[in-house]
Amino acid sequence: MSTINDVSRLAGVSKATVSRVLSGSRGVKEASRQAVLKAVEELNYRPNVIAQSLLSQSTGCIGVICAQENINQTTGYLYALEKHLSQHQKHLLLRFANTQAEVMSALDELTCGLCDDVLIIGARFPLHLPHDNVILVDCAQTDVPNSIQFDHAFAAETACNYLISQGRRQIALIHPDTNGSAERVLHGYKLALENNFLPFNRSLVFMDSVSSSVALQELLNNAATLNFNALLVADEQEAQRVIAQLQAFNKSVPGDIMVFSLAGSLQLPGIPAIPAIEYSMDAMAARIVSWLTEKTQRVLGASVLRGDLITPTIRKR
Amino acid sequence: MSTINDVSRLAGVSKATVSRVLSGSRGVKEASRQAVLKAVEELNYRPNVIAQSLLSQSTGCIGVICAQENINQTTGYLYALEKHLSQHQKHLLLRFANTQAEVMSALDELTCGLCDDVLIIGARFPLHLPHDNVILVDCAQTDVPNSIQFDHAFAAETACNYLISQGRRQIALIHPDTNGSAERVLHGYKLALENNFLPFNRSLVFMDSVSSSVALQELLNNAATLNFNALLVADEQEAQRVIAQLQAFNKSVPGDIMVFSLAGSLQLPGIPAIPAIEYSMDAMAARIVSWLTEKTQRVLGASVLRGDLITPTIRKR
DNA sequence: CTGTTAGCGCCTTCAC
DNA sequence: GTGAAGGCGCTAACAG
Repeated sequence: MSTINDVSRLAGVSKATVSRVLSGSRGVKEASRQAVLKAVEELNYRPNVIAQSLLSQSTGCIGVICAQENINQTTGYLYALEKHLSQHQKHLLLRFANTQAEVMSALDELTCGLCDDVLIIGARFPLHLPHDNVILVDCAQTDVPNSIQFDHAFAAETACNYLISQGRRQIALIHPDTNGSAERVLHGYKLALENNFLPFNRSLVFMDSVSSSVALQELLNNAATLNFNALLVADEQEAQRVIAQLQAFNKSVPGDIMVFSLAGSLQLPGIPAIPAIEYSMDAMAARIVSWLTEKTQRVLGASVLRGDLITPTIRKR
Repeated sequence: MSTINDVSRLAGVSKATVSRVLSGSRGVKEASRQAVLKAVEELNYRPNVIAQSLLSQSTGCIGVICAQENINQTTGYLYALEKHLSQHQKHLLLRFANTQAEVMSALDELTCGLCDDVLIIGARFPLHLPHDNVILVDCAQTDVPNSIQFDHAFAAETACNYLISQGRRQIALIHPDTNGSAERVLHGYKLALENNFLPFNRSLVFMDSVSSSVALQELLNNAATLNFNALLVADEQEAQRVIAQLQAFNKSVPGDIMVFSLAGSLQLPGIPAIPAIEYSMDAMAARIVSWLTEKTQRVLGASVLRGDLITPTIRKR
């Protein structure tokens, strides 16, 4: 790869002039400008970004540490993030990490000058963060200067209101507390019931069961007395599992039981479309990138992102 | 962030000694070694990798440009790649690109000193590659020094042999030519039929239909005369679509028709498990990383990766 | 064993 | 307008 020295030599000017032409390029005689451009072309010269980084003390690289359990969900994050980042001349450096130790070591490796900032996505464990240029997205920890959380209470409330509007007043809820979000979900659930003057039935709620399939089993075993006709689950994966289980018991979806996913909808052939809350990855990415570019106006507490209600009739796009 | 100068000053030694302690650390008096280590600890000093990169002319960054149509497939690639790369102290810089122009511009941005090498994954269009440190994975173009292709002929042959062994002798094939791989698939298909002394029936093969759902429709319309009892499709997504379509026509899977995916198996609740060819992302990543680390022994033509036969009885793990 | 020097490629003063 | 010099943080070669 040719350097600025090669160009300056070939063009018969000094390095400074070459630099001037390629950056601000104001106050350079047209003749030497042309000479530089010609030499650049000839040598196929492109400034070394590493040398520029050393000088500017910033690389334009954003580290993204994915700590999510459900790997398939990361694709959405990554695609949206990369799209927004590259629009701002920033690069996305990807790491996967499954444990706290892995996250910390990844963080160490990325913050030695390589990355200007780091995002941690979906960590379900507490993190001790010495750095101030770390942003947490959908993580269990919320008491951090920069973090984005999904508004789980709002999602649950919206879900219940929708289900009730569809004539479903016996709403079961299965939501293992992977995230620390269960409490918020329950809050939204109760709030919606209250606002609709519906009683809260403890036996319809399963938040700490080891397996959600066992929870559904319990619901089905007591179906006669419980008489539930809607089921709130944590995400699309759960929804799919649950639908299969319901169908195995000859319960039709949504005829007998309407299944609602609190995160991500289900749009697969051969599986009934279900209502769901969907979080716009695009909105999230936009917010993050704006934090990254305008460092000043970061939030102090957690920033909250609300999801959209998607119903089988209101199809996406 | 503190620099090597801060450390040398605090430790009362020269920069060189600090550097020596932190790298080779041989031939340093124990006393000064301790002093350096103490200063490093105190200042929480870590060498700036960018400065090191400038000197060594390598960043340890590998650019990965994903040009796949099916975004969901990329997760597998990325996870396996990142795992292997980070084991070798290499970083994965991610870009998505949908068109030839986007790939080229991404390539430009990454090869200005930022990335040591670049991988392009799943590009379905021809690429003009001036760089010699670019590796193509599962791309349409094969006439490039470094590329990995999946052995589609082998996959189709294996698939047919398996289906025949299961008593399915009327094997339909739906495989739109997205990849330039259709020809190879057909070759493997024919080969297996030949070796099993079965006739080749042209009307069972659909490789250029606009929509594969139309192709299946044709097959179903002529089911009475064609009498097909197995169906080869390109990937798991297709398989899922096709299964739904078959079930809508009251064809049972695999009872009436055994569906086989030529790339990626289907392991979802509520959907019948099907036989498939699966490519080990891990094996692929390992091969790529070995190319990256031992630059000498690169292949000249395309390197070919064969997939594993996964059947519903031989479950993964 | 250790300090000094030079230079990786670039940009930014500061003189001319 | 333009060139020379200095320095970003680090390591390697060369002296001591």
